[in-house]
Amino acid sequence: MNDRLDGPDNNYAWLTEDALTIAPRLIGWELVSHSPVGETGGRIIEVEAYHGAEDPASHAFRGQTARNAPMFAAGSTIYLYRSYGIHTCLNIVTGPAGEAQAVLIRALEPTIGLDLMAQRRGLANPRLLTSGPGRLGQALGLILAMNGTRLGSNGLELRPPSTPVNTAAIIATPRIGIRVAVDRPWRFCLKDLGR
DNA sequence: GGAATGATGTACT
DNA sequence: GTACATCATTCCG
Repeated sequence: MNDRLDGPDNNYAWLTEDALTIAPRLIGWELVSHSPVGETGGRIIEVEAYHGAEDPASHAFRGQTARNAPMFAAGSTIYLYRSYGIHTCLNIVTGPAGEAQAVLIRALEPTIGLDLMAQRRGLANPRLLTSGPGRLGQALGLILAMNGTRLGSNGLELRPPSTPVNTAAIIATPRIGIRVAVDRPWRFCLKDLGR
């Protein structure tokens, strides 16, 4: 694989900051997935922060295992896990190595390769292409073989917002689909999302 | 419209 | 065996 990490135009060093700082800042960035059959991607509109040992809802709460090991790597590492035996969900690890912080990418607004995403999903409805961590993983063609690799070296790329993001439109709410630590408003999404 | 349910890998009791 | 950072489908009102 490509061992070269952050080049001048491909610098992900800022991802070693805290997950709670980075999560809202990722809203509006474009996530792009390159593959032999084409390019797919979209604008990030919903994320959740998970915070290692302090966070009962985090996969890393009970320490390191074979599955969650990539979470313990340094920021910009990718942590992919299989959810409910079926779905492949994408996290961007943040913070310094060992802290096991990550940001779960929950939804995109589809922008690139809509046809290919619809084909991978087996559904054409644009609303259902990338709205949800499982859907998004399938639409982008994410596979567990990419687990533990780093942004920029694995076909995944993060592009800054093309137009400035209205930070006032980003709201924090409780995270979805968990039973513990539901009091922590660590889900960030765009206000005008409906949902 | 909403509730219930099946699919099924990994981790934990 | 049970719980899950889910989703599509099926049933019910």
